[in-house]
Amino acid sequence: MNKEKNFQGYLHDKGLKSTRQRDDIASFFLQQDKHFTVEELYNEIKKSYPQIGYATVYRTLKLLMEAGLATECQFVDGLTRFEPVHEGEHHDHLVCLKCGKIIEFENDKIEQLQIEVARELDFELTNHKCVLYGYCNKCKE
Amino acid sequence: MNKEKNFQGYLHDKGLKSTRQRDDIASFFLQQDKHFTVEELYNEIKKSYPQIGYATVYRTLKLLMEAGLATECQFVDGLTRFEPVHEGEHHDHLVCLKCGKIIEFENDKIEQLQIEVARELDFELTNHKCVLYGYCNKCKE
DNA sequence: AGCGAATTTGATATTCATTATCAATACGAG
DNA sequence: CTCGTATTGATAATGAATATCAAATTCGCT
Repeated sequence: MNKEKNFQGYLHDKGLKSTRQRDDIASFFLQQDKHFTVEELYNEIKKSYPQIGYATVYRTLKLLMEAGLATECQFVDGLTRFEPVHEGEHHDHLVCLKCGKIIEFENDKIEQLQIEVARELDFELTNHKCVLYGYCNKCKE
Repeated sequence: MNKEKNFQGYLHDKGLKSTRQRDDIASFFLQQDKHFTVEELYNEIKKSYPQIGYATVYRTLKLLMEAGLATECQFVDGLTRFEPVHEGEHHDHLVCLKCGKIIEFENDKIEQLQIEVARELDFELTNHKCVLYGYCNKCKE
């Protein structure tokens, strides 16, 4: 698992320690392919490490973000969701306002245009978030 | 002011009342051309109506959203910002991660591509948000 | 113009996600 | 193995947003 190695490397470089809790959270989270609320992740980790505390989940997610291995998204409910970053890939989201379903999509042309916009406005772009809201095929009745 | 009329119309259609507070908030807010946090708006309204309460500002913003005259944006700090919707126009945001500056931009090609993406995935699109993060010309050193 | 039912206001309490605190514990360099 | 330091987890604290409720305001109606 390359990404887990990255995380270990990040910890080491920063003089931080590798712990059972961090390793469990990272190895589970980084293998996933979807978003998690903190609560969802907490419940998953509890299965392999029942003593885990909420604070540790929050803290580890923050570390994963700093290491560039996780991103944060805010959709329609107030909840913050986290998802693992998969190398070289970037996707955006389509959110159904009725059923809450979240679909991912990738569009290189949009990515490219965003880079151009940033260059025109003299910004050094680091990342972006693009969310489309609407009604999915089932909910648009 | 067309939009203020729209707001009056919205209130009336819903059987809601027009009040000094709502009118003050709407007429100030809808004439602006930038985002406001609730606190910023509260402080502005206080100038013309010192007795205004926070709850009323929250409630009126919610009404303006329902009426389609305001949108909500979440950038980098945890704060929710609101901005007036100007007819026919849509813009997205570029946020400097260092100084927090927020620049607006408009790009029809991106808009167009988003519509296509939604159509391909069989979504009925209502709106979208696109935020680019990076460093502005001053902060990229 | 004024009445009265119904809505609105604003002060305050409450909720809920996230962060801070801190004593006890675990890590890992030497 | 030891010891200094980082980490954990239970809990308290924070802060934005919402709910509550008595008092005030609005507006259709006479």
